[in-house]
Formats: sequence, C-alpha cells, structure tokens
Amino acid sequence: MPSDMSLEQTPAERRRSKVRGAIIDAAERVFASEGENGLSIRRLAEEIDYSPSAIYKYFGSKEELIDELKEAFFKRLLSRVDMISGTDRPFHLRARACVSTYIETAVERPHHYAAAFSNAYGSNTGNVWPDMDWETFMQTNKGRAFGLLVDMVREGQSLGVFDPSLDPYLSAKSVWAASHGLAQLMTHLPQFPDLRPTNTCLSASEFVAFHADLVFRGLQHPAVLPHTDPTAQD
Amino acid sequence: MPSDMSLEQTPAERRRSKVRGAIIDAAERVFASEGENGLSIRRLAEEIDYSPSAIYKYFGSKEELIDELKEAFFKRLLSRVDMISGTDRPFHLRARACVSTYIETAVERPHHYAAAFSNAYGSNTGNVWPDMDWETFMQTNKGRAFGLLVDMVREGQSLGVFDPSLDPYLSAKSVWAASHGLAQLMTHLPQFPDLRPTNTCLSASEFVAFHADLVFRGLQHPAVLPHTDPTAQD
DNA sequence: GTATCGAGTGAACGCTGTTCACTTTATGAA
DNA sequence: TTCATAAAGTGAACAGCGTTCACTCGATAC
Repeated sequence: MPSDMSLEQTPAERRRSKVRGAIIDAAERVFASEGENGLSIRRLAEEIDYSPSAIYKYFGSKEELIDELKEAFFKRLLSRVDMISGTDRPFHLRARACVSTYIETAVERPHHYAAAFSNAYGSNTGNVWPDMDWETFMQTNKGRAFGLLVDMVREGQSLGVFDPSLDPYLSAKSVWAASHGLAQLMTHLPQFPDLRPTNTCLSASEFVAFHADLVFRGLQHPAVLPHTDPTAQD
Repeated sequence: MPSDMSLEQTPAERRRSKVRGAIIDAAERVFASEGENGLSIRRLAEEIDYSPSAIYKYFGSKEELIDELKEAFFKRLLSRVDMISGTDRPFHLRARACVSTYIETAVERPHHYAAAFSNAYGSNTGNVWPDMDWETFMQTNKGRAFGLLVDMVREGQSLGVFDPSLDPYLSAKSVWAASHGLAQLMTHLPQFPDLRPTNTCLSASEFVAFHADLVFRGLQHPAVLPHTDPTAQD
C-alpha cells in the first residue's frame, strides 16, 4: 500500500462511489423524464435493486439528492455558456449565442431547469436561494453565470455598441430575467413559440434568436421615449 | 316560492355555497402564505372544522381546487392590467405601467404566480397548458392578457414609436417572456433586485421600472448590430 | 308522514419521505 | 488467522399525504 494514499481509493471507497453513482444515474434518468413527482425514493431503490433505506446511507434526504442533480445541471449550463462566451466570434454573435444557449440548455432539460428555480420541494416558505452575501453568491454556479453576463454588458459598452450610461449589473439582471422568462415559458408551454393565429410560425430556435435579438436591441440605444422617474406617480 | 326560481337560491343552495366559499377562503389563505406544499386536504378540513372527505363533496380533487385558486388569481392579474391599459395616460407611460403591474401583481402573490406556471401538482409529464387552438386560447385569461400585449405593440407601431417591421405577435411573446422572467426571479429570489456588489441599489419597484424600460427600448428601434439569420451557422 | 337525496363522516387503501433497531459484510489490527 | 470494529444494507414501522366508500343523519319534496 503506497504511503501517499490520500489520492488512492480503497476498494471500499471505490465500491461506495460506484453505488453512489448508480443512485445519481438512476435519479438523473427518472428525474429527466418524469420530474420531481416521478422520482420517489422507493422507486429509485427498486431501480438500483437496493432497499429504500439504503439510499439514506448516501444522501441525507431526497432534497439533498435533488440538489445535487440541480447543481450538476447548473454546472453544465454554466460550462456551455462559458464555452460560447470564450470563442473569438464577433461580439454581437457571441452575445446572442450566449442567451440562445442558455435558453436551449434549459429547454433540453425542462424538469431540471424548473426545479432549479422552484421551491416545490423544500419546506421553506418562500426563498429558494438562501440569503448570501455578494462574494459567496459569485462563487456559486448561478453567480458565475451572472458574472459572465455582467462582463458581456461591459464588453458591449467598451465596444461602443451598448448604451454606456447603463449600469452593467442592472442590465445583466434584466437580460437574465428576459432569458429566464423565455426558457420558463418554453419549458412549461412547449407550443409557446407557435402561439399565433396564423400558420406561418417561427421554429423554437428561431424564436429564441428573435427574442435574444430584441433583448440586445434594448441595450444598444438610449431611450427615445421619454424616460420616467419610476418613483413618480403620473 | 316564486315561479322564477332560477335566480333565487334555496336555503340548501345558500348553505352549500357558503361552505364552498369557506373552503376556498381557507385554501386561499393557506396557499398564499405557505404554497402548494403547505396546503393539504386534511389541514384544510381542520381549518374549516369539517372532515377531509367533506371537501370532496365540493371539489373533485385537490388539483381542481387549486386550479380554481390559480384561475381566480389570473383573473385578478388580467383585470389589473386591463384597467391600466384602459387609462388615457400617454402611451409610453401606459405600456410601462402594464408591465410593471403584471410583475408587481405576481410578486404580491408569489405562490399563486409560481403555481400558475408550474406543473408540480398534476401527473402529466410536462405541459401545463393543454394543447388548444388559437381561438380557445384567446378566451382564457392568459390568452386575453396576451391579446392586450399584442394590441399594445400594434398601438406603439401605429404611433410610430415601435419598429413597424416587428411582428406584433412575436414581439408580444417576447415582452411577455421578459416580464414573466423578472416576475419569476423576483418571486423566487426576493433579494434579486439587490443583486449587486455595491450598496447603492434600486428598490424592487424601481428595478421593475428599469426592466420595463429596457424591454420597450428593444421595440423602439431597428437593430443597429447586424442582424443574423438565426438558422445560419456562423 | 314518509321516501329521497345530499351533506357529512370515519375507516381504510396505497402512496410518500424518513427512522431505527437489526443483520451482514468487509476491513484493519493483533 | 482470528477477532473487534465500522460500515453497508435491510425490513418494519411512523406520520403524513390524496382519495374512496360504505355509512349515518337531517333537510327537503310529495
């Protein structure tokens, strides 16, 4: 046995992480196709040929297990957007691709995305995300995704295509909200992009591009309509 | 007993609708404060001093009961936005107020809004809204709210402040998505408007106004950045 | 006065997440 | 090799859930 065994895995550890992986895999499979309601501990146990209580040797609760699925999903989402934002394509293509990729990744795994923004499971009365300070938040996957957006707005401003008077943080939040909204609507209403009286419709990805375009249009110019002080009553 | 009793209510009917109202009221109260998870048939029964099975004399299922809460909420949401859009304020104020009102109404009743766009309860595997044709959809509260948005875009175009080349339906969907996204984020992350490294933050309603402003900026001008054919790969 | 219908009930079914005392198995030390 | 210890795995049970159903009982209609 080597002296430095901190990196080596004992057979027991290997066995353990194998079972743990099997649980996660089964959970991922069931969750992706049937969502939070279809995923029960008992069903999961059946699927991996263990007893229900065995799961609790690996995860403290169902919530903990699902949190891991969500976190993995968000990591994937982040890495995709990160990759797009790291390409050397022209800014306007890159920016739009980030938004499109975000939305399309969400639509690919609707249950994951919905769960990541839902408090359906926890017993808390409202907040999904615990209160955390700025530094802590920026180390989470959500935080880093948000950071990418802020950088993007700044880049657009430094390139002279975005209104320089805009606050990058506020603008990033606005872009995030707009992206999130479309992802959510497409997730929950698959026929959403087709919502139209005529038959001439855009495909889902075309509509995503349209939306991304419109979002970025808003950042490009100072307002033409008179700007109002939101605190003033008309 | 009057001959025309179709409008009169017999004592039995009055009693029945009283109990039904009590159920709805209790459900509304619990749901508003604790959401779908806090609302159980047994708890509801306890709250109105009836047995759990009594509820089923008034509602076919828990889902049916919650659907009624959601529908009432959406009716309220629609009537609010409808009222705003009917005022004679200048267009740019009216339009922004519609979006702000939509978002603020959602934030007021976060559980209702979340539930209205979640399939957490039903046993269906994905779609919240059943497939329906355009005419049917436009008679629902959601459809009518959407119709208001389409009209708003058209009005903006006829006033010459919105880009006339935009498709009103696509644009309305985009605006809806952007509004929905902010409502959802503020609902699930109350500190969302404060997400910022500095201490100088906008209040929630100020940020809503900022967002609405940015959304409408996008509609006001033709794109300056080169427009891309979304189907073309770079 | 009596038949009828509907409101209301309590027990039960099958499901859920979770716990706990228990057995079995693998491992490190003597 | 033997033995103690820790970990893995189990089955029964608990409390809660939505829902059903046979049942009682009181108000209503004839």
